[in-house]
Amino acid sequence: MSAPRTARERARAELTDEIKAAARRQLAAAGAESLSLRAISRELGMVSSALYRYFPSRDELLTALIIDAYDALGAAAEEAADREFPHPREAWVAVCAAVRAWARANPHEYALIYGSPIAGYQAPQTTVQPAARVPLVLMRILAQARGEGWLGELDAPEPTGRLAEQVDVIAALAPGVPRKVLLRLVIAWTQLFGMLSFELFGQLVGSMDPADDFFAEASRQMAAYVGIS
Amino acid sequence: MSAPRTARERARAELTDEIKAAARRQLAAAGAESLSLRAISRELGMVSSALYRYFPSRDELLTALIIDAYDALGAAAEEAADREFPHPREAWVAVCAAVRAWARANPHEYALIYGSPIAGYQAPQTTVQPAARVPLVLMRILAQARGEGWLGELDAPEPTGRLAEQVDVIAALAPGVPRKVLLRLVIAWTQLFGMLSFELFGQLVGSMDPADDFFAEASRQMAAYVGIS
DNA sequence: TGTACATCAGTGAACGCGCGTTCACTGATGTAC
DNA sequence: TGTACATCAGTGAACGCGCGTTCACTGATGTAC
Repeated sequence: MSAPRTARERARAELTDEIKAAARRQLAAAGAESLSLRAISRELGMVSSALYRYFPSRDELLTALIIDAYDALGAAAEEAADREFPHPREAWVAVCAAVRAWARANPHEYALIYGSPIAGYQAPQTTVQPAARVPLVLMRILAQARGEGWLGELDAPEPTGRLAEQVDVIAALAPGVPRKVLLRLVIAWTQLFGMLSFELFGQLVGSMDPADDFFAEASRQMAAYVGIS
Repeated sequence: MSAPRTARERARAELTDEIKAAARRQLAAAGAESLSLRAISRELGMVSSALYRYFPSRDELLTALIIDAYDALGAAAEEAADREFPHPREAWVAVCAAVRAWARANPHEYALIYGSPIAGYQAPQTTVQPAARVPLVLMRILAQARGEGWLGELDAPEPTGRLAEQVDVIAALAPGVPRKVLLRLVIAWTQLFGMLSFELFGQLVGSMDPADDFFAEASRQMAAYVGIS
């Protein structure tokens, strides 16, 4: 996206953002499933057909919201990782905390990307790269930990067969990190979002809610689990 | 629910089931958000207002579906746990596999209970007990493992402060199981459903999909993680 | 066993509301000469 | 710098469709005597 040159281009960029902002507000009120172009246009004081100048369909608007959400979450995680830490364990915990903070601040966008699939909507390829930002940050921490000698030996079996092949696909992105560490990284990644989904979707009510202490301790244990010592 | 005595009661019970079955089919086609009483009535060849003899509102129907889903999943987990195993590790892995099998066979019911909250719907207290069945099965395995001497020492910090209090609430249900084991059990519980949500909601596409080997290895590691040795 | 009455299931019309998308159009902004 | 033309944003009406819930009603099933 190049910088807008004309007044028309500037106005277009601004209105595009306003539409997305209104859509995000809608999301909070009614959920992704019932995101309504008409409601958005009403909120912006336009006629509903005008939105078609900006998004060719409801699905395209959804895609834009999904990509924005992944990007915002990814940026939050990267920013946390880019700070200075005395030990990679702290970097790991900080990234987990940043992911959680974003999720709690934007629960409906979280649900949009990590919740139930939207009926009748198929995410296009363009969402794949933004979706990979958080796992890439986690991999970077591991690769750095290894470089600085903080990666201990794991008491875990070496992946074999198809599992080894699947791990190898990832291994290309974190050179030098052992396969069994990478497998545990994937496990920890699902763990992280499993906790968040449970917290945000209400499954922890009655046990670990509020989840601050639980989440903090779990992410510390996760760092140890992936071999950061 | 007592056994139906009159023909009217029998017909009522049957139609109630048929309505729920049609609703489940609807769920698969359109998602919980847009579950439509009119579509259900159309499928059953009734007039839409007739459904109100069976469920006083759409939300009550949703609640019935949610409870049925938790119960079906809970029953699957309990059945797996009730088989004979030479070692509690196998019981643990079998329960995880049973939970996954149910989820994969009923992805839309899974999304109904573990996916995004439904906009405008508040789950009533009656869903709490059915929702607890799976975690209770996991706790029972741990308690049995401890009784049979299969629970090893964990290299993990003792929970303190509010976290300890939260763990203690659970501890009442698994007498004798150490607090740090129970904390890890909760972590493993979120892990289990984190993996399933990622698999079913498409987050593993491009890495661990198909997830059979990944899931099997992860649940084996989980058993060790909670101290079954 | 038969009758009178109460209960309940299902009908059909209506209320008041929502939606995504298309299309011919007006009027403003931008561009090339 | 001024003019002619092309591009684009936004309008308003329309199409064809959906929804949950209420209400007065008919006719069948169940119950008490």
